[in-house]
Amino acid sequence: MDTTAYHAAPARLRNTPSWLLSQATAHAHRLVWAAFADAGVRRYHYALLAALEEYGPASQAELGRRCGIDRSDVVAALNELAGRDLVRRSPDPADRRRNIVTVTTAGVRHLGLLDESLDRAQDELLTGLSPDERAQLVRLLARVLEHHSPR
Amino acid sequence: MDTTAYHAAPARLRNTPSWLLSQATAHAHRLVWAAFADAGVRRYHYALLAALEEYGPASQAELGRRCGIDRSDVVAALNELAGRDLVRRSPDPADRRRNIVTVTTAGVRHLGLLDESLDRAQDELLTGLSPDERAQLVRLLARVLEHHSPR
DNA sequence: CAAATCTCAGCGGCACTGAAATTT
DNA sequence: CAAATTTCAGTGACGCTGAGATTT
Repeated sequence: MDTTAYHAAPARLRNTPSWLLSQATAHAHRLVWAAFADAGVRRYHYALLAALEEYGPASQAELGRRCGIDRSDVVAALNELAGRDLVRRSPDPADRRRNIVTVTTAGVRHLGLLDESLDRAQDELLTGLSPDERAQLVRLLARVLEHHSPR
Repeated sequence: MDTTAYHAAPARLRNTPSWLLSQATAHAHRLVWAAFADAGVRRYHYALLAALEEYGPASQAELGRRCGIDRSDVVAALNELAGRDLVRRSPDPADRRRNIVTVTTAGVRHLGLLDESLDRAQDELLTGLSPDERAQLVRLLARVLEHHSPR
Protein backbone atom coordinates (compact mmCIF):
# COMPACT_ATOMS: atom_id res chain seq x y z
CA MET A 1 0.00 0.00 0.00
CA ASP A 2 1.15 3.49 -0.81
CA THR A 3 1.29 6.09 1.92
CA THR A 4 -2.17 7.51 1.54
CA ALA A 5 -3.10 10.57 3.56
CA TYR A 6 -6.80 10.62 4.29
CA HIS A 7 -6.42 14.08 5.79
CA ALA A 8 -5.11 15.46 2.52
CA ALA A 9 -7.88 13.98 0.39
CA PRO A 10 -10.12 16.40 -1.52
CA ALA A 11 -13.21 17.48 0.41
CA ARG A 12 -15.32 16.20 -2.46
CA LEU A 13 -14.10 12.71 -1.64
CA ARG A 14 -13.86 13.08 2.13
CA ASN A 15 -17.54 14.01 2.30
CA THR A 16 -18.81 11.37 -0.09
CA PRO A 17 -20.27 8.33 1.67
CA SER A 18 -19.46 5.99 -1.18
CA TRP A 19 -15.82 7.08 -1.16
CA LEU A 20 -15.53 6.70 2.60
CA LEU A 21 -17.06 3.25 2.34
CA SER A 22 -14.69 2.36 -0.43
CA GLN A 23 -11.61 3.43 1.50
CA ALA A 24 -12.71 1.81 4.74
CA THR A 25 -13.46 -1.39 2.86
CA ALA A 26 -10.04 -1.32 1.26
CA HIS A 27 -8.46 -1.25 4.71
CA ALA A 28 -10.78 -4.00 5.85
CA HIS A 29 -9.86 -6.16 2.87
CA ARG A 30 -6.15 -5.76 3.53
CA LEU A 31 -6.57 -6.77 7.16
CA VAL A 32 -8.83 -9.71 6.39
CA TRP A 33 -6.55 -10.82 3.60
CA ALA A 34 -3.62 -10.83 6.02
CA ALA A 35 -5.69 -12.68 8.60
CA PHE A 36 -6.62 -15.41 6.13
CA ALA A 37 -3.32 -15.62 4.28
CA ASP A 38 -1.68 -18.16 6.57
CA ALA A 39 -4.64 -20.50 6.17
CA GLY A 40 -4.48 -20.13 2.38
CA VAL A 41 -8.04 -18.92 2.31
CA ARG A 42 -9.83 -16.00 0.67
CA ARG A 43 -13.01 -14.17 1.69
CA TYR A 44 -15.21 -16.26 -0.56
CA HIS A 45 -14.00 -19.44 1.10
CA TYR A 46 -14.80 -18.14 4.56
CA ALA A 47 -18.27 -16.98 3.57
CA LEU A 48 -19.14 -20.34 2.05
CA LEU A 49 -17.86 -22.33 5.00
CA ALA A 50 -19.75 -20.05 7.39
CA ALA A 51 -22.99 -20.46 5.45
CA LEU A 52 -22.61 -24.23 5.38
CA GLU A 53 -21.90 -24.45 9.08
CA GLU A 54 -24.81 -22.22 10.02
CA TYR A 55 -27.50 -23.53 7.68
CA GLY A 56 -26.26 -26.99 6.98
CA PRO A 57 -25.93 -28.59 3.53
CA ALA A 58 -27.14 -26.44 0.66
CA SER A 59 -27.17 -26.22 -3.09
CA GLN A 60 -24.62 -24.00 -4.81
CA ALA A 61 -27.27 -21.57 -5.95
CA GLU A 62 -28.54 -21.18 -2.41
CA LEU A 63 -25.02 -20.63 -1.12
CA GLY A 64 -24.48 -17.95 -3.68
CA ARG A 65 -27.69 -16.19 -2.72
CA ARG A 66 -26.95 -16.29 0.97
CA CYS A 67 -23.40 -15.05 0.67
CA GLY A 68 -23.85 -12.60 -2.17
CA ILE A 69 -21.45 -14.52 -4.36
CA ASP A 70 -22.06 -15.03 -8.07
CA ARG A 71 -23.04 -18.52 -9.21
CA SER A 72 -19.91 -18.81 -11.26
CA ASP A 73 -17.59 -17.77 -8.45
CA VAL A 74 -19.28 -20.25 -6.15
CA VAL A 75 -18.24 -23.02 -8.52
CA ALA A 76 -14.61 -21.94 -8.49
CA ALA A 77 -14.39 -21.41 -4.73
CA LEU A 78 -16.06 -24.75 -4.02
CA ASN A 79 -13.64 -26.47 -6.35
CA GLU A 80 -10.80 -25.19 -4.22
CA LEU A 81 -12.50 -26.06 -0.93
CA ALA A 82 -13.36 -29.53 -2.19
CA GLY A 83 -9.78 -30.00 -3.35
CA ARG A 84 -8.69 -29.50 0.24
CA ASP A 85 -11.46 -31.74 1.62
CA LEU A 86 -13.08 -28.88 3.49
CA VAL A 87 -16.40 -29.44 1.70
CA ARG A 88 -17.96 -32.31 -0.22
CA ARG A 89 -20.25 -32.19 -3.25
CA SER A 90 -22.90 -34.80 -3.90
CA PRO A 91 -25.78 -34.88 -6.36
CA ASP A 92 -29.23 -34.13 -4.93
CA PRO A 93 -31.42 -37.21 -5.50
CA ALA A 94 -34.57 -35.09 -5.11
CA ASP A 95 -33.55 -32.61 -7.80
CA ARG A 96 -30.88 -33.81 -10.14
CA ARG A 97 -29.99 -30.30 -11.29
CA ARG A 98 -28.55 -29.59 -7.87
CA ASN A 99 -25.46 -30.46 -5.93
CA ILE A 100 -25.73 -30.80 -2.19
CA VAL A 101 -22.69 -29.22 -0.62
CA THR A 102 -21.64 -30.33 2.85
CA VAL A 103 -18.93 -29.02 5.12
CA THR A 104 -16.55 -31.69 6.39
CA THR A 105 -15.25 -31.98 9.95
CA ALA A 106 -11.95 -30.64 8.68
CA GLY A 107 -13.90 -27.73 7.23
CA VAL A 108 -15.56 -26.96 10.54
CA ARG A 109 -12.24 -27.13 12.34
CA HIS A 110 -10.74 -24.80 9.75
CA LEU A 111 -13.62 -22.39 10.15
CA GLY A 112 -12.93 -22.16 13.87
CA LEU A 113 -9.39 -21.01 13.25
CA LEU A 114 -10.53 -18.52 10.63
CA ASP A 115 -13.04 -17.07 13.06
CA GLU A 116 -10.33 -16.22 15.54
CA SER A 117 -8.13 -14.55 12.94
CA LEU A 118 -11.10 -12.69 11.55
CA ASP A 119 -12.09 -11.38 14.97
CA ARG A 120 -8.63 -9.97 15.46
CA ALA A 121 -8.82 -8.28 12.07
CA GLN A 122 -12.12 -6.63 12.98
CA ASP A 123 -10.55 -5.35 16.13
CA GLU A 124 -7.64 -3.86 14.26
CA LEU A 125 -10.00 -2.31 11.77
CA LEU A 126 -12.10 -0.65 14.43
CA THR A 127 -9.52 0.44 16.98
CA GLY A 128 -10.37 4.05 17.55
CA LEU A 129 -14.07 3.31 17.83
CA SER A 130 -15.69 2.63 21.19
CA PRO A 131 -17.87 -0.45 21.62
CA ASP A 132 -20.90 1.83 21.29
CA GLU A 133 -19.63 3.35 18.10
CA ARG A 134 -18.85 -0.05 16.65
CA ALA A 135 -22.40 -1.13 17.31
CA GLN A 136 -23.66 2.08 15.73
CA LEU A 137 -21.61 1.47 12.62
CA VAL A 138 -22.82 -2.10 12.32
CA ARG A 139 -26.39 -0.96 12.75
CA LEU A 140 -26.15 1.76 10.14
CA LEU A 141 -24.51 -0.50 7.59
CA ALA A 142 -27.15 -3.13 8.19
CA ARG A 143 -29.83 -0.53 7.53
CA VAL A 144 -28.22 0.39 4.23
CA LEU A 145 -28.07 -3.26 3.18
CA GLU A 146 -31.63 -3.95 4.25
CA HIS A 147 -32.83 -1.20 2.02
CA HIS A 148 -31.03 -2.61 -1.00
CA SER A 149 -32.04 -6.17 -0.27
CA PRO A 150 -35.03 -7.72 -2.06
CA ARG A 151 -38.28 -7.56 -0.03
CA MET B 1 -26.38 -8.49 -9.87
CA ASP B 2 -27.80 -11.70 -8.52
CA THR B 3 -30.76 -11.57 -6.18
CA THR B 4 -28.88 -11.42 -2.93
CA ALA B 5 -30.83 -11.66 0.30
CA TYR B 6 -29.06 -9.84 3.10
CA HIS B 7 -31.64 -11.16 5.52
CA ALA B 8 -30.71 -14.73 4.73
CA ALA B 9 -26.96 -14.22 5.12
CA PRO B 10 -25.18 -16.22 7.82
CA ALA B 11 -25.00 -14.45 11.18
CA ARG B 12 -21.23 -14.80 11.06
CA LEU B 13 -21.23 -12.49 8.06
CA ARG B 14 -24.10 -10.25 9.10
CA ASN B 15 -22.30 -9.35 12.32
CA THR B 16 -18.89 -8.83 10.81
CA PRO B 17 -18.07 -5.16 10.20
CA SER B 18 -15.72 -5.92 7.33
CA TRP B 19 -18.39 -7.95 5.55
CA LEU B 20 -21.02 -5.27 6.05
CA LEU B 21 -18.60 -2.70 4.70
CA SER B 22 -17.84 -4.91 1.75
CA GLN B 23 -21.47 -5.42 0.84
CA ALA B 24 -22.40 -1.78 1.32
CA THR B 25 -19.45 -0.76 -0.81
CA ALA B 26 -20.50 -3.17 -3.53
CA HIS B 27 -23.88 -1.46 -3.70
CA ALA B 28 -22.19 1.94 -3.68
CA HIS B 29 -19.90 0.92 -6.53
CA ARG B 30 -22.79 -0.27 -8.66
CA LEU B 31 -24.67 2.99 -8.14
CA VAL B 32 -21.64 5.17 -8.76
CA TRP B 33 -20.71 3.15 -11.80
CA ALA B 34 -24.18 3.68 -13.22
CA ALA B 35 -24.01 7.38 -12.39
CA PHE B 36 -20.70 7.79 -14.21
CA ALA B 37 -21.39 5.45 -17.10
CA ASP B 38 -23.05 7.98 -19.38
CA ALA B 39 -20.08 10.30 -19.01
CA GLY B 40 -17.69 7.46 -19.83
CA VAL B 41 -15.89 7.97 -16.55
CA ARG B 42 -14.73 5.69 -13.75
CA ARG B 43 -14.17 6.41 -10.08
CA TYR B 44 -10.47 7.05 -10.55
CA HIS B 45 -11.19 9.76 -13.11
CA TYR B 46 -13.57 11.54 -10.81
CA ALA B 47 -11.17 11.45 -7.87
CA LEU B 48 -8.33 12.88 -9.94
CA LEU B 49 -10.44 15.66 -11.41
CA ALA B 50 -11.76 16.52 -7.96
CA ALA B 51 -8.26 16.70 -6.50
CA LEU B 52 -7.05 18.91 -9.32
CA GLU B 53 -9.97 21.27 -9.01
CA GLU B 54 -9.65 21.57 -5.26
CA TYR B 55 -5.88 21.84 -4.88
CA GLY B 56 -4.86 23.11 -8.27
CA PRO B 57 -2.10 21.69 -10.46
CA ALA B 58 -0.15 18.84 -8.90
CA SER B 59 2.39 16.18 -9.71
CA GLN B 60 1.18 12.65 -10.40
CA ALA B 61 2.73 11.33 -7.20
CA GLU B 62 0.90 13.94 -5.16
CA LEU B 63 -2.37 13.14 -6.89
CA GLY B 64 -1.92 9.49 -6.09
CA ARG B 65 -1.25 10.24 -2.44
CA ARG B 66 -4.23 12.51 -2.08
CA CYS B 67 -6.69 10.19 -3.77
CA GLY B 68 -5.33 6.90 -2.51
CA ILE B 69 -4.59 5.73 -6.04
CA ASP B 70 -1.48 3.76 -6.91
CA ARG B 71 1.20 5.58 -8.89
CA SER B 72 0.80 3.20 -11.78
CA ASP B 73 -2.98 3.58 -11.94
CA VAL B 74 -2.59 7.35 -11.87
CA VAL B 75 -0.57 7.10 -15.06
CA ALA B 76 -3.24 5.09 -16.84
CA ALA B 77 -6.17 7.21 -15.68
CA LEU B 78 -4.39 10.44 -16.59
CA ASN B 79 -3.63 9.06 -20.03
CA GLU B 80 -7.34 8.63 -20.58
CA LEU B 81 -8.25 12.02 -19.15
CA ALA B 82 -5.57 13.71 -21.23
CA GLY B 83 -6.79 11.90 -24.32
CA ARG B 84 -10.15 13.59 -23.81
CA ASP B 85 -8.56 16.96 -23.06
CA LEU B 86 -9.91 17.01 -19.54
CA VAL B 87 -6.43 17.42 -18.08
CA ARG B 88 -3.06 18.53 -19.43
CA ARG B 89 0.40 17.26 -18.54
CA SER B 90 3.46 19.48 -18.68
CA PRO B 91 6.98 18.94 -17.38
CA ASP B 92 7.85 20.73 -14.14
CA PRO B 93 10.73 23.11 -14.87
CA ALA B 94 11.65 23.23 -11.18
CA ASP B 95 11.96 19.44 -10.86
CA ARG B 96 12.33 17.60 -14.10
CA ARG B 97 11.30 14.27 -12.61
CA ARG B 98 7.78 15.59 -12.24
CA ASN B 99 4.84 16.29 -14.48
CA ILE B 100 2.56 19.14 -13.58
CA VAL B 101 -1.01 18.06 -14.18
CA THR B 102 -3.64 20.72 -14.78
CA VAL B 103 -7.38 20.41 -15.18
CA THR B 104 -8.74 22.08 -18.31
CA THR B 105 -11.91 24.17 -18.50
CA ALA B 106 -13.57 21.22 -20.19
CA GLY B 107 -12.41 19.13 -17.24
CA VAL B 108 -13.95 21.50 -14.73
CA ARG B 109 -17.20 21.56 -16.68
CA HIS B 110 -17.21 17.77 -16.80
CA LEU B 111 -16.60 17.59 -13.07
CA GLY B 112 -19.69 19.68 -12.45
CA LEU B 113 -21.87 17.19 -14.29
CA LEU B 114 -20.27 14.28 -12.48
CA ASP B 115 -20.94 15.94 -9.15
CA GLU B 116 -24.64 16.04 -9.83
CA SER B 117 -24.82 12.41 -10.86
CA LEU B 118 -22.72 11.40 -7.89
CA ASP B 119 -24.95 13.25 -5.48
CA ARG B 120 -27.96 11.40 -6.78
CA ALA B 121 -26.12 8.10 -6.37
CA GLN B 122 -25.31 8.92 -2.73
CA ASP B 123 -28.96 9.65 -2.15
CA GLU B 124 -30.01 6.35 -3.62
CA LEU B 125 -27.40 4.56 -1.57
CA LEU B 126 -28.56 6.10 1.68
CA THR B 127 -32.32 6.18 1.29
CA GLY B 128 -33.53 4.60 4.45
CA LEU B 129 -31.16 6.65 6.59
CA SER B 130 -32.26 9.94 8.08
CA PRO B 131 -30.03 13.01 7.61
CA ASP B 132 -28.79 12.50 11.16
CA GLU B 133 -27.93 8.88 10.51
CA ARG B 134 -26.15 9.75 7.29
CA ALA B 135 -24.02 12.22 9.19
CA GLN B 136 -23.32 9.59 11.84
CA LEU B 137 -22.23 7.10 9.23
CA VAL B 138 -19.92 9.59 7.57
CA ARG B 139 -18.45 10.53 10.92
CA LEU B 140 -17.81 6.93 11.94
CA LEU B 141 -16.23 6.02 8.62
CA ALA B 142 -14.02 9.08 8.81
CA ARG B 143 -12.87 8.00 12.26
CA VAL B 144 -11.93 4.59 10.94
CA LEU B 145 -9.94 6.12 8.11
CA GLU B 146 -8.21 8.61 10.35
CA HIS B 147 -6.97 5.82 12.50
CA HIS B 148 -5.46 3.99 9.53
CA SER B 149 -4.00 7.12 8.00
CA PRO B 150 -0.35 8.03 8.54
CA ARG B 151 0.12 10.55 11.40
C1' DC C 1 25.22 7.51 -3.07
C1' DA C 2 20.05 7.13 -1.60
C1' DA C 3 15.51 8.71 -2.67
C1' DA C 4 11.81 10.36 -5.53
C1' DT C 5 9.22 10.41 -9.91
C1' DC C 6 7.20 8.56 -14.10
C1' DT C 7 6.25 4.68 -16.91
C1' DC C 8 5.35 -0.01 -18.35
C1' DA C 9 4.27 -4.88 -17.83
C1' DG C 10 1.91 -7.92 -15.28
C1' DC C 11 -0.81 -10.29 -11.45
C1' DG C 12 -4.70 -11.64 -8.51
C1' DG C 13 -9.12 -11.16 -6.09
C1' DC C 14 -13.56 -9.88 -7.00
C1' DA C 15 -17.95 -8.83 -9.44
C1' DC C 16 -20.07 -9.91 -13.40
C1' DT C 17 -21.87 -11.65 -18.31
C1' DG C 18 -23.14 -15.04 -21.71
C1' DA C 19 -23.88 -19.34 -23.12
C1' DA C 20 -24.22 -24.42 -23.10
C1' DA C 21 -26.07 -28.62 -20.97
C1' DT C 22 -29.24 -30.67 -17.91
C1' DT C 23 -33.30 -31.02 -15.29
C1' DT C 24 -37.73 -29.51 -13.31
C1' DC D 1 -42.68 -24.54 -23.05
C1' DA D 2 -40.35 -21.42 -19.33
C1' DA D 3 -37.40 -21.49 -15.37
C1' DA D 4 -33.72 -23.14 -12.40
C1' DT D 5 -29.09 -25.20 -11.70
C1' DT D 6 -24.31 -26.20 -12.68
C1' DT D 7 -20.34 -25.24 -15.33
C1' DC D 8 -17.09 -22.89 -18.33
C1' DA D 9 -14.99 -19.05 -20.76
C1' DG D 10 -14.16 -14.55 -20.61
C1' DT D 11 -14.31 -9.38 -19.22
C1' DG D 12 -13.19 -5.33 -16.55
C1' DA D 13 -12.38 -2.21 -12.53
C1' DC D 14 -9.35 -2.02 -8.91
C1' DG D 15 -5.39 -2.57 -5.85
C1' DC D 16 -0.90 -3.78 -6.09
C1' DT D 17 4.25 -5.35 -7.33
C1' DG D 18 8.61 -5.04 -9.68
C1' DA D 19 11.62 -2.99 -12.57
C1' DG D 20 13.76 0.44 -15.59
C1' DA D 21 14.98 5.20 -16.75
C1' DT D 22 15.58 9.79 -15.15
C1' DT D 23 16.41 13.31 -11.91
C1' DT D 24 17.21 15.33 -7.34
